[in-house]
Amino acid sequence: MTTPAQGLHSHVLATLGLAITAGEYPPGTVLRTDELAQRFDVSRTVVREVVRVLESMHLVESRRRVGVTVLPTASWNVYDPQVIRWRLAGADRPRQLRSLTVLRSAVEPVAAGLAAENATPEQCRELTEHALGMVATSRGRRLEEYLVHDIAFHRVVLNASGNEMFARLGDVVAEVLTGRTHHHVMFEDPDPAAVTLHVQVAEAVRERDAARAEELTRQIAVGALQELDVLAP
Amino acid sequence: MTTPAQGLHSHVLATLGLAITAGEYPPGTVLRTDELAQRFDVSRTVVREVVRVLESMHLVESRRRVGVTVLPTASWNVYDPQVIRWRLAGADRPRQLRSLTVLRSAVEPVAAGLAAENATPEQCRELTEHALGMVATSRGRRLEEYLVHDIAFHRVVLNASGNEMFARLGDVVAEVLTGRTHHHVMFEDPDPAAVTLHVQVAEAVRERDAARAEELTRQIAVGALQELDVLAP
DNA sequence: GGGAATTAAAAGTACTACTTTTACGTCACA
DNA sequence: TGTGACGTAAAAGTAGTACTTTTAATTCCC
Repeated sequence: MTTPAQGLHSHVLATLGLAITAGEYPPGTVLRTDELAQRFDVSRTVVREVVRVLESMHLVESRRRVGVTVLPTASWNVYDPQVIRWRLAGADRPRQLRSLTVLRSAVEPVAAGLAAENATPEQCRELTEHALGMVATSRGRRLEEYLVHDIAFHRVVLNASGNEMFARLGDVVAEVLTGRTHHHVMFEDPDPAAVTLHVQVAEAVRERDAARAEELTRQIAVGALQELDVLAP
Repeated sequence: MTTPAQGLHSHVLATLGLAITAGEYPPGTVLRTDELAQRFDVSRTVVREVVRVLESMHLVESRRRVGVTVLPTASWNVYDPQVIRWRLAGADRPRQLRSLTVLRSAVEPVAAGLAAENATPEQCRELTEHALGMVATSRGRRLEEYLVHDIAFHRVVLNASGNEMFARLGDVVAEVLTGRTHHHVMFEDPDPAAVTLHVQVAEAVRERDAARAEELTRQIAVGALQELDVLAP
């Protein structure tokens, strides 16, 4: 139904995970493993493995004599890329997009500052390359190409920061940018001001100007937030 | 050996997860499920469930005809609280503590700013209470009590920010503070300057002064980073 | 009416048999 | 000698069954 998937496990996991994160089962809902096995037409073995994974994401809790209980949103591992993807695919994408964008606005400026201090020449080169790529594709309905450069740019910044936790947010940023592009304004061209800012960040990093890189990235973030305010409830 | 644990699954998971995050199995190491079953003296069923969870954390990858391969650090879900706990318990605690503290320094100031805008009266009260608690326990070898207030304080700030992603970092902050306290300087009293700053943050939030709350929290973060620089390689 | 004993429901565990994928080695052919 | 088709076996994946353990809920006794 949702994903063909190779392997029963993946299929059941994707379906259940999506359903839970979409709020189809309100917190407190109790599922039984045999029931699930029957519903998905797989063995209890498969269901149990899926439940264990869901449990490790704190989406559900499994207790003897009770069953598998759906947990409230507050306990979910919302940093799990899988969970993020499910939620962005589901109903509360707007809320999720906003939370993540605020997170970005906190993290990316600091990451850019560190990148200015730690970026390798190679990373500087990549940064410039992608910034120019953004310029080149910022007009004429080339949003898909633009998106690729945008994602790559931010990923390089996060990696260049030298901080592992920042680096691992690359996937999150990618999901946010992709979701944003594929959701609203696919037809319009990106904000020219933002494009310029990216070029300037690349410059600042190349010139090892941490304060400037941080400030410019902060401006990008503010812009993204404002854009979201305009286009979302 | 590590945890008695209730349930074979938890035990095997804890042992294996800890071993992998500790680097006992270099990336590329291949484990076989039957072998693991034998080693832990449990059924393959249990091992498979554990592997599935480990796989969802991107610590390992399971492929047919090959086995269970340990993945490089770069692909681990480093935001998974479980993974964080394992890593903090292991060998590279210093590195980990630094990464997490940098993350905090990026996130918490922004969270504090938002908290000043969104905190409920109840949350303001709690904030003040814990800040005063920190003051009260900041002298006379009462580090354990101090820690409780410190953790609670930061948790309230993160929750009060109203941002879900920030809120979920409460556990991470708790782990960092706990690790920090239980590692170095158990015997010394906390930095008085930091204590004062916490009181002031509570004040700023209560007075809805977002800019001040943000700035003060930034100072706390800077202090924490400096402290780490002094006490760690 | 409250607390102890009983029951049964559901997850947890084990084991066994079978299927599916796929790395690797073999062999034929160019 | 190199290259591609092919076969084989190793390991994970799946299924099903039987049994154990925990524990919520009911019953029953005082």
